[in-house]
This record gives sequence, C-alpha cells and structure tokens, in this order.
Amino acid sequence: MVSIKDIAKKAGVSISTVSYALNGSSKVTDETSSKILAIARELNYIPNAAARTLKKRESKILGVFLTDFKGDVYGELLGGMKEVCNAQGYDLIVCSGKQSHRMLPERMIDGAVILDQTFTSEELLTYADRNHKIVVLDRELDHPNINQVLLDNKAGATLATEYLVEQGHKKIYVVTGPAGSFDSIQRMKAVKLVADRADDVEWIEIAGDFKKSGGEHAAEQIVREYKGPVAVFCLNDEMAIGLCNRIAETDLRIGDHIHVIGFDNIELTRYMQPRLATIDYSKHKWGALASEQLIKIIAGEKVEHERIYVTLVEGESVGKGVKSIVTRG
Amino acid sequence: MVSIKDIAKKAGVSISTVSYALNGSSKVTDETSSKILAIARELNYIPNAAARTLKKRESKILGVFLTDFKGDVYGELLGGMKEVCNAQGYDLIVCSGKQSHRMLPERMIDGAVILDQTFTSEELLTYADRNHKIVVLDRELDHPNINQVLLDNKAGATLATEYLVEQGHKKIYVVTGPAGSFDSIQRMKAVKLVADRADDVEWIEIAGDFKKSGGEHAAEQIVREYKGPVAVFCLNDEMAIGLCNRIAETDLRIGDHIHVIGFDNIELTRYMQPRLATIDYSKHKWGALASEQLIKIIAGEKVEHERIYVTLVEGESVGKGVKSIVTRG
DNA sequence: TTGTAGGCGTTATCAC
DNA sequence: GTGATAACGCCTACAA
Repeated sequence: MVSIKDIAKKAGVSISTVSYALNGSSKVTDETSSKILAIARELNYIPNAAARTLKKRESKILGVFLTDFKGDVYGELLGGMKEVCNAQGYDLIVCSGKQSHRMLPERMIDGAVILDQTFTSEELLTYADRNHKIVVLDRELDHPNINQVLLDNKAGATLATEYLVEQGHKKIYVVTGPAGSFDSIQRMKAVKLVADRADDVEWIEIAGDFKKSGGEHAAEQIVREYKGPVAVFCLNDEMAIGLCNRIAETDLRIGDHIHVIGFDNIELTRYMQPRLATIDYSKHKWGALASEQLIKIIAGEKVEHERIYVTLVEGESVGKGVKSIVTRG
Repeated sequence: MVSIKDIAKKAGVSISTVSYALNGSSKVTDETSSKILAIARELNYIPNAAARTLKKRESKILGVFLTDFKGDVYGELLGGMKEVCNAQGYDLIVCSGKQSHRMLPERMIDGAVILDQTFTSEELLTYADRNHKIVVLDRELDHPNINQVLLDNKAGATLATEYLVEQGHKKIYVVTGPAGSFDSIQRMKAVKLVADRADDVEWIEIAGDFKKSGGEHAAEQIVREYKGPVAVFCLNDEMAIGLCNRIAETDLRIGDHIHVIGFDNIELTRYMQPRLATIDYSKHKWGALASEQLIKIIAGEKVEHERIYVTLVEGESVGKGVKSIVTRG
C-alpha cells in the first residue's frame, strides 16, 4: 500500500507537505503541490479511509438501517437519501440486521437513519446519549441527538377511513401491521376515532403483519364471515395486494363486494385490476428530508421534528356502499 | 470517547493487557480478564472500528454495489448475501452511485460484489490489480482477484425463445436492455441463435432499457405495426409489465393477439392478469453464492466461476400461435 | 512555505 | 502473565 510517506520520500519533501498538498491547502507552493500531485497519481496513491476516519473522528458516511431489504417503499426512499447525502459530501450505506448495528457505536458512520424494528428505542437512546446522531422514521423519540421525520399517519388513516365512510360503508375491517409497529398503532388510532364518530359504522380489527401473507389471512377470515358487502382498510398496500389476490380466487369481487383501500401507494398498486385506492406520500422526499435533518444535527444545527404529508388516491377498489346508494339515491 | 487506555488506567494494568483481555486471549489470567471486562462494561467501552481496521488492515465488511436502489430483483438477492456474510462474521453494506466507489480502494470494505453499471470494467481491473477482491454479477472479467457469478442468460433466453417457437409463433419482437448491458447482449445472442435455426421465424429487435418505459415504447411500436398475432420476448420482466400495461389500453389482448414472455420472474409478475410467462432463477441463491465466493477469494482460496441456473415459467401471457393451431390442429 | 512531532485507538512484537 | 513500545496512515499545531 502506498502512503503519503512514500510520496514524501519520492518527492523529497516531508509528509506534512504532502498532506497539505493532497488536501488542497494554500499553504504550499503551486509548484511543490503540483509536483506532489503528479507523484501521487504516478504511484496510484489512494488515501486510507480508516486512517483518515481515525484521525478526523468522522467518516463522512451516513448509514440507513432497514428491517429487511425487501419492501417496495425502499427504492425511492433510498434514492432521496442518496441524493441529499452525495450533494453534501456524504456517502450513504444501507445496512440491515442486528449485526450491523455496531456501525454506529463503533463510529464507522457519522450518523444513522433508522427504519428498522431490530433497534429498540432504549438502544437508540443509549447511542444518542453517547453523542451519536440519529434520525428516526419509525417511532417517536425525544432526545437532543435524535430527530424524527414521520409520516402523517393520523392524517392518512383519517383520509382513508373517511373515504370509506363517505362511500357509505358501514362495516369496516382494519388489517393492522405487526404488533408494536408504530405506523400501525398510529393509523389504527385514527381509524377508531373516525369510525367511532361516524354514524352506525362498525369496525373490526384483524391482526396483520404488513406483508402479503397478512392480507391473505385477512381475506380468508373476511370471506368466512361474509354476509354482504364490506370495506377493508389494509394498513399498508402490501397486505391489500395479498388480500385482493386471495379474494380474486373467490366469487367475491373487489370494489363490488369487498371494498379495499391500502396505504403507501407502492408502485405495484398502479398495475392492479381494479386500481387500488390508497394513501400516497413522497417517499423520495421522505428520504431526502431524513438525510437533510441528519446532516444538520451532525453539523450541530438545532432542528425541529418533521412530518411527511399524505394524500388520498381514489381507486376502483372502493365502490359505493349499498346503503349509501339507497340513502343518497 | 473511552478507549482501552482509560480501561487500563482504571484497572491498573497496561493497555496491552486490556487488549488481550478484550480479545479473549488465553495469555491473561481469568481474574485480571474478568476485572478488565467488568470495567470495560462499566465505562461503556466500545471499540473503535477505524483504529481496528487501520491496524488489522481489514474491516470485516463486504460491500455490494447496485446501479440504483430500485429494482425488484434486489430484495432477495441482498437477503441471500446478508445471510452468508453474517454467518461468516462479515457485515454487509449496500452502496450505489459513483461517489461510493471509493469504499473499495480506500479499504473501507474488504471486498465488493458488483451489479452496477457505473463501474467500468477497466476500473474494476485496476482495483483487482491493487489486490482488492471482487465478485462480478453483471459482466465477464478474468483476473485472479475477480470471480464471476453469472446468470445462465444463454439458457434462459434459449428456453424463452424455444417456448415461443414451439407455441407456433413466427414473428417475434425482442425488446432489449440498455446498450452495453451484458445480460441483454447475452440474451439477445441466444435469441438469434434459436430464432435463426427455427423454420420460418422472423425476429425484430426493439431497443429497450430494462425499465417499464422501455416496454411501453415497444408496445407502441408493436401496436403501430400490428397486422396479426405476434410474440414478444421482453429481455426482462419490468419491460414486459410496461408493455402489457400499454397493450391493455388498446383492443389487443395479451396471450391472444400479443404473446409476451419476460425474464427474471420478479414478484410482480405473479399478480399480473394474465400471468406472465418468464424465466425464473433463485435470486437468493445468486446472492448467497456471490458472498461465498467473495469470502473465499478474500481468504485466499482459489475458486471457479459460477453459474446460476434458470427455468421456464409458463404463463397465460403466451398462447398458441395461429399457424400452429392450423398446423398441429 | 516547509518540516518536526505528537497523537487518533488498536494490535502485536518484544522483553521482563 | 504482563508491560513497554512500535507501528498502522493520516492530520495538524507548532516550530523553523
């Protein structure tokens, strides 16, 4: 491995001069500088990241932690993060799994964006106490070294539920995420609020998992209990897809007997027949904002928690409720 | 930051003893060892990755480089990689974009898996010459420090084309990937071979991009030129989806007027109506094998290039060709 | 403008 | 079994 020492020797200068030249310091003559640069290139010099990180106590690398690599939301989210990171001179690495948690405390990265169930909140608070910088996307956590960039789950679930109610549906199944999921809990809360306030609306909770299988199981229960048209709010699109798929194997029709709305507006929904109603938000912006916030708190700036706004996407997967047709004629 | 120096001071021993104890060396008494460990825990000691990497000249981190974070293939692939990495004591980080290339030469990672157009082959060979270990998934490259784990593109494209021919199709559009894509070129070669060998089969190449938009554009051209049933081999599923989608807006029917087959068997295809015929392979295994190979060459083992086998998945998106019905009736 | 020297936190080679 | 001590490659006062 060729180091600045080798360059110094070959150039007949000291290693500090080499270091200055390499870092573009104005303290060194243009002449010596260009000579050093030429030799560096000639020797194929590449700086050593570990040494630089050790000395400077920063790696200029940000990490994002995901529960797993699957999941349709991640592509755009990561794209948004990368864009901001790169523009600010940071590199982005994506990690998953308990083993990789060490990247943060061991200071391999300068900060972390968390969208990862495998981190407990206690763990994150511990890191924050040790002065590590964190942005959380999947929970609420109050600490000077932690910033939140959360989806407006309440608004989204409210929009979705109100949409179902407005369409005249009186019986609403809600398929939740896995136990303990922050998004699921928040969305569920909003559903209850809206449904309980509405006239004569019944809601039934079905435990899901935010995966296709959860939707499939829910479909089976709903079909079993079927007595007449019902609405289903799947707390994410992936379950909605699983559900629609399973329903498609029966005589019941989506948007006719079973009215379905999801959450996330993942790309897949655009290709469903009928088009899935869902809640949309900019994943790209979510990622971009998360990175921005992280870089700011690393720079020592004070920042406020942020919220990502959501909108309703209508779709033929939700039709009019029977009673609504009668009532509204 | 608490270092082994702090522990040494508090324990009244030298830093080398601390280091030994922390690394579980048998050279140190159980008594001193446990005392040191206790103090380390008490002080919340966390080793510094940069220092360790600098000294040991290895980070125990492997990197995988992707052209972008989107793309349906990646989830399972990365899952397979992570599984093997973790089992072997390595961490996996996912990177994308030109800026992140530095991770390899700067020795932030011990090796790289490449599925990334932003690396030129020259660049990779340069790294390999400098003794960096690489596994390529998207090109052929011969170098002692580089191993290939490639899809059996030839077999896949042959299966797909033969399937279309066997079904009696005489006119086959082939929608390619972006210019220079290794997979696209290999698949195209196999198509030509099969089609030219077949009796009375005409093939027409349409330049694509491996993205939905490429399939959409191809659909437009095909519709414009439509005179009677034709087959289309989209060199990946994503384009096939774009194509089917655009076709759905016309009077033509997939599997009836336009017979489509894809490549990759991405999850989305399972939810298409009609089911897309395609070429399947285990993405999980692909990733697992890539990691295995990388870890082996890092360990100095000699390894052979590997190949991932593929199979044909039939689907209703391909029906019988008209002439075939007449002939074979 | 350039050189000297100390140190970032570890590991590892020596002595003792 | 334990303790100095010298690296690893780089940065950065401070001195010259």
